[in-house]
Amino acid sequence: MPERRARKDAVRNRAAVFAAADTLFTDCESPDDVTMADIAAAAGVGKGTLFRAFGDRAGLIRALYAARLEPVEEAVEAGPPPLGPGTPPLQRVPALLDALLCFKLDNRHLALALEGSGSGSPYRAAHYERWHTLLRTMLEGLPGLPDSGFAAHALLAAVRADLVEHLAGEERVPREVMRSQLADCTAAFIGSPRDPE
Amino acid sequence: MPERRARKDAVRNRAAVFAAADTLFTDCESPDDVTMADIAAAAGVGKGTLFRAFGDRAGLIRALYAARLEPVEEAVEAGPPPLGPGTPPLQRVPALLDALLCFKLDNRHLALALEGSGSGSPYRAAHYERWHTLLRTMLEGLPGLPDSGFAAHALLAAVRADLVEHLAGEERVPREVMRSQLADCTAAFIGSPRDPE
DNA sequence: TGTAGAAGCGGACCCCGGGTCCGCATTCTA
DNA sequence: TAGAATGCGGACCCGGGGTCCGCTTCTACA
Repeated sequence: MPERRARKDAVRNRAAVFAAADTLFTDCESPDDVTMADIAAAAGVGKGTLFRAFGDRAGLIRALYAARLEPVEEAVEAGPPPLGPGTPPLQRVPALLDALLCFKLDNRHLALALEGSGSGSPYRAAHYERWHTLLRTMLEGLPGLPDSGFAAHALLAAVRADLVEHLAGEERVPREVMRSQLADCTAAFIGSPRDPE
Repeated sequence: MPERRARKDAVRNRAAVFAAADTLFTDCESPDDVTMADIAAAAGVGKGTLFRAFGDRAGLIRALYAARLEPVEEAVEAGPPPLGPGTPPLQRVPALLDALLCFKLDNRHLALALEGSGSGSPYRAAHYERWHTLLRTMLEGLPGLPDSGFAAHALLAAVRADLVEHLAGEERVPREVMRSQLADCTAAFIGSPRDPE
């Protein structure tokens, strides 16, 4: 299989771009005052290199996002309860949403950049599809719930990046408050730990 | 009060731009392949006129959106039940969400353009604030519900333009199906017509 | 180690869309 | 009807994403 090994400088440059972009997005005010030229400059690299490595802006952002997301996916796929598999939905659904919320809080600009990346709706991203499928599957096991596909969409919509950003940034809702509010809402929806009167 | 009357040609042109933009957005594939130059051309007007009348692209979109939304606001503020005032929250909340869903279905591109308009998050729009306040107020009267502010955000997130667009466009969910799914979800959340066991 | 040629580099360049500007036309006021 | 004020419009600017191609650097093979 003639998949030739990548050249050393190529991997080095790719890594440099990756690191530069990561810090730039972390430190910026808003994701779209981080320009491709900025990234190239910060990485000490030409624009051509950058586009060769990642295709386009969206590709770069996806790559960064995926890298940051990896630990979460790991934890969901093979981690311990309550996130990992083998946990009953009543605990796992809130745990998943909480994890996503925390992730977006920790990676605000990146998530914002991804979800708002031009015309590409967030709903075409591969990882969205995965969360949605997982969530829907879990919801299906729950009694008294409506169409689980739509419900999964609705729950995921509650942790969308720009909403999270708005709450954290504009309304200055502290992290823990937000987490508990989300937990309460989730509980109200899937109807678990509200003690039955 | 020296607010001089606007010139005849000015109002005429403003109207022309308005109409042209409206049809363009309605007929387009995606809101961002309708360009400001296109609108000006379609209205038979120079770009300068267009920008003078509406400030910038976002302003124009807001104006269009507001015009389309007006009937809905009317119905909510002073219409008959279940949308109008004086309806108990248990019916009015679902009615409001349903109305919003229908609105977004009927004005997909416009809503998409508004919510995705560049850096401006949907959460800064004036009308969002109004829906949120109204919804929160209604939710406050309901028993067993968590923080109504967050809950209101979450419910509104379920009818966001790009989600609606995705469901209607990509997944080809028919209008009535979507409405009933939303209704079911709302019911599950505010906990109304699930008959108590 | 030398060398051929592929793989990659980089920044000048292009394109396109939002937004501005200013000389000219139109409309209001006296 | 003269003059001022207001508005018109399209040439123009700017900035960012994306491309291109002559040159450099690495690798494979001897």
